[in-house]
Amino acid sequence: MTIITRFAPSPTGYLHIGGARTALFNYYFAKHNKGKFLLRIEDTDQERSSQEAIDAILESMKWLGLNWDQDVVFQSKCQKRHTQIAADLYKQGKAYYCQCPKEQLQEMRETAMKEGRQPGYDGRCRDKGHTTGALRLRTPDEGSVNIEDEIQGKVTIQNDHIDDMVILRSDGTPTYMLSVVVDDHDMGITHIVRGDDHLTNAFRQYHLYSAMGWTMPTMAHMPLIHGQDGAKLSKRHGALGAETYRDMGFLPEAMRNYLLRLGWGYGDEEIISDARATELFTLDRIGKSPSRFDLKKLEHLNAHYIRESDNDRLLKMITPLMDEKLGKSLSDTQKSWILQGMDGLKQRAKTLIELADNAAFYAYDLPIEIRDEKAEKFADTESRSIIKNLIGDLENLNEWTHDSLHTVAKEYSEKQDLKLVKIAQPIRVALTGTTVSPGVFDVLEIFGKEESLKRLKDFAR
RNA sequence: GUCCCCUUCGUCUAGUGGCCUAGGACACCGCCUUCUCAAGGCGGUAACACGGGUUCGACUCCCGUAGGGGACACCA
Repeated sequence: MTIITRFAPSPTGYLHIGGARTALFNYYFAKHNKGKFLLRIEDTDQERSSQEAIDAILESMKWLGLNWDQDVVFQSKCQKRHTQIAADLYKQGKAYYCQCPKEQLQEMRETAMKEGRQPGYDGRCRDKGHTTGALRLRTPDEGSVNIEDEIQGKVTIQNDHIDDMVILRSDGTPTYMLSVVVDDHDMGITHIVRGDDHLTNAFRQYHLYSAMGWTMPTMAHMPLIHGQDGAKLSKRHGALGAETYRDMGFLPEAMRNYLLRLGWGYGDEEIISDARATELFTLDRIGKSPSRFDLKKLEHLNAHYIRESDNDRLLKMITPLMDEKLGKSLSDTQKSWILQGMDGLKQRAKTLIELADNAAFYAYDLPIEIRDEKAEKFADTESRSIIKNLIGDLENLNEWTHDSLHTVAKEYSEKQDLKLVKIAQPIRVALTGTTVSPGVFDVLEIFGKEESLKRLKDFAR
């Protein structure tokens, strides 16, 4: 049997981090089983759905590399089928119309709660024979439902805790409960992997499956991601959109690795490639307790993937960031400096933003602005005179390489009985305007004799 | 309130009755390396919520307690 999973977001906003993880788990699970991963947009609520949200979700999915199989299914386009199913259920007497007004339903819930009962509809319209109103599914009052959940294990709920749910609103439109079940069935979904906030829905949906005579897909309800306060992460509760992380300078592969490890583990493995994840991902390794989002760990992973990343790719990614930051376009020379310096830059950045910031000095114009107080300390008269004295030696240098430059500085320091720092730091400040950068001799070599002396002379004057 | 679920270092987790004096990773601290900052190497602080069972033996199984979370719409 081909395993088919789906991710089914409702387009009421961006793709938040919890949704992204759900999609990722579905994706890896499908890939692991050489199955299919489908995408369905649950846009039945026309009021709350928007094209912008759909676009944002699709874009985030693509950015994360969560490539779905086949065409996107739009739930709104399946409405006819949903109402047809509802009509069949009504004809078979498995559903009935209810005309209770909203206030009355509200009252029912409140009194039930007050009396310590499970709140819900009491089924009073079951045999009234209405032919209009909201269509409700007749569910059994006795017995219980068992679900063998791949993550939660065996979960049982008594049927008297499940009320007759509405499957068709009084305006004739299908509800989510109906639509998911029909669509999942029609799409041939074999495994539903979703947040455990849907766990109780599974039981209600079970009754729909059985009313239709369909077999329910295998269920897997994964624990949610919590915020720092321990409460469910949601759009209005600290969950950021995937594109926010992109804008913060995170790499999609870092994102995937981090999200994968949030709630899933395989021994001591931390750095897990896509191929490895596909090879290893099984549902039984998903933990049962909720986890919290930890930005520090994401940053650590991101730094790792930046270091592993190809220099050309990194340059391409930071170029627009730098153009914006500097208010000008990078010249070809500057790009080539940055590219040559990338090995030194990329091991010092946790995000692409940092990488762009750290690379900026390659594109500075003269005079180099002293950026901070620490740098000021190495821009005093003593430092400037050291540089002035050094310039002579450098001008006579034929071979402009890291090693030869290092030698010149070292010999000078020994001659003057100075620590190398006393020379290296002023050079760094002259070149970059700060006290933090990749190795100065590397930077000197990359700039070449001409640019280096230009910056040093300007500093020493 | 009712039902369901959860509980190992601050965080993510390994652990499926003896391998656990509880392992790894992030964060934190120290040392080494060193032209700065990183990276890297070495080391350190730090956890089985609690109480009962079961068992020769429990982080692992059972039952309670406490704490946390989720769900209870003509939203999805």
